[in-house]
Amino acid sequence: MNTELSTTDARLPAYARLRDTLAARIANGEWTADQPIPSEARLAQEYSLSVGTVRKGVDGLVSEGLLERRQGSGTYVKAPSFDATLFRFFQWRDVDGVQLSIPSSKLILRSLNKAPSEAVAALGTTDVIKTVRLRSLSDVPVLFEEIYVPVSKFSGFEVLPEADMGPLLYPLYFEHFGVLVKRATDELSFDTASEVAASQLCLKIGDPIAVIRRTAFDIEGNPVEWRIARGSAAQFRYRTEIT
Amino acid sequence: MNTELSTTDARLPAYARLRDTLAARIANGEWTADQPIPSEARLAQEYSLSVGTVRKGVDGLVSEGLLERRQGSGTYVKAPSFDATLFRFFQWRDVDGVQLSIPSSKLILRSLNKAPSEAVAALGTTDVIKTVRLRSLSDVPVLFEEIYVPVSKFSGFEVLPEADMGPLLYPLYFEHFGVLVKRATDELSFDTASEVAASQLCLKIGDPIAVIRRTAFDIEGNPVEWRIARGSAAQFRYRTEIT
DNA sequence: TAGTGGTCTAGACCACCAC
DNA sequence: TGGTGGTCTAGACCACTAC
Repeated sequence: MNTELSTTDARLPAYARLRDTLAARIANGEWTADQPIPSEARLAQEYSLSVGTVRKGVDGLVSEGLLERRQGSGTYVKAPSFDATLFRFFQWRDVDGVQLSIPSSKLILRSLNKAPSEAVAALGTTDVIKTVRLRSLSDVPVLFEEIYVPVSKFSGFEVLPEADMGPLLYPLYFEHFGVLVKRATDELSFDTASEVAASQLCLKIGDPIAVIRRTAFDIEGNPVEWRIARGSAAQFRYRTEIT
Repeated sequence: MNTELSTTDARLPAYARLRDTLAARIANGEWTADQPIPSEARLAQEYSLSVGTVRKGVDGLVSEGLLERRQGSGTYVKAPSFDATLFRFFQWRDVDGVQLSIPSSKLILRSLNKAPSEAVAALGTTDVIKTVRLRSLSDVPVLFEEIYVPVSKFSGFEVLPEADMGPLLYPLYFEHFGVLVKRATDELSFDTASEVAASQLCLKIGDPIAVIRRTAFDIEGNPVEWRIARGSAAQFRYRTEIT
């Protein structure tokens, strides 16, 4: 058994090194979702720390959402909450604000590609894999997406069987490439439909459309995805929480 | 000196009662912004707690953004970050994404009023004060706002001298009514300009406009403001962070 | 009942800041 | 140099969970 506080910068306090060590063990799949990690007392013994220090380290991962405490039972690896706001891209609502289901997805294109300038600016590389999809609710196309991910982090994504791709990409990023999307920036604006967008979305050229540009970041703050999505402005609702 | 852990539910753990007690003392203005609160050792003595428990209580207020630690110096009451995302309503950017300044504000109407149905749904009362303003950048009108606040929390707001009202309302809510806006929900959609909106924003009737509906909540989670704002969709940019 | 996390104590030493 | 927050220890007792 490895009882060392590892690789991370030795100048960091013990609780931070424990936190990073545990994060690595989680990332390595040592404990899978809904499995308890060793008890705090056990970890304290393993790493020769006091329970208080272990608690502080675990606290960090709990507040990051990687772990979940259950009193009297244990501390569990949390299944990434891909159903949270972040992972919905945005929530389609009907005009009364009722939450609708996650749109289904139809893959239109996926290939190695040169990134457009905006994607280069966001990702810092021109070597990307481009994905184009059309998302629909009840067979009505609502959202036309172009998605760019860097080849360096997503090698092989372009040949991943289509069957493995559900409507949500972020769980897939995590399961296949170990990339955990932690944060994103959305920018909304307004435009009129180009010929391509109009034909995909069953609109007329020049119809008003909403445009969402998103840059997604992993847990270390590196950009891992840039996407631009377009939908008819008419039924568009974007909801966000500010704190 | 009051050395009691106060009013709050005695079943709560000590650190939570200390946290609430300190929050109350801050709200009472006992320590103003950029003033240090007593040291952790002093608080431990005052309330007959150990330093560790005091730290945990203070931690809560730090993570809520009410306090700020400065190592070697003390723990300070943080001036509410009214320049943060929340307090900008939304950020106007030019087409290159450059951050522009806070729009100036022209008051059009302010009066006791019956709330429209959407505001009632958000605020839970029909007794409100309605404010209508037009916000401009470089004398160009960009945003037409209707704002509703409950009379119960904002008694006298309708007669507050106009000179006291800057472009940002949330600092004013805090200074005059003790209401600290902590969280908000924005919902964006697109529409076309009505006659009123068009005339205020120098648009033509039917021009595309962006609509933002916001509900703001105080620190206890009570809704304290509902507003609806409209601006030309053409230059519209809304940026948000998702975590 | 045994084991877990939740709370709390009473210290210790360190890094940093202001005087 | 004295006081502050930052880290860490080695315990204690409690509430809760699972068996």
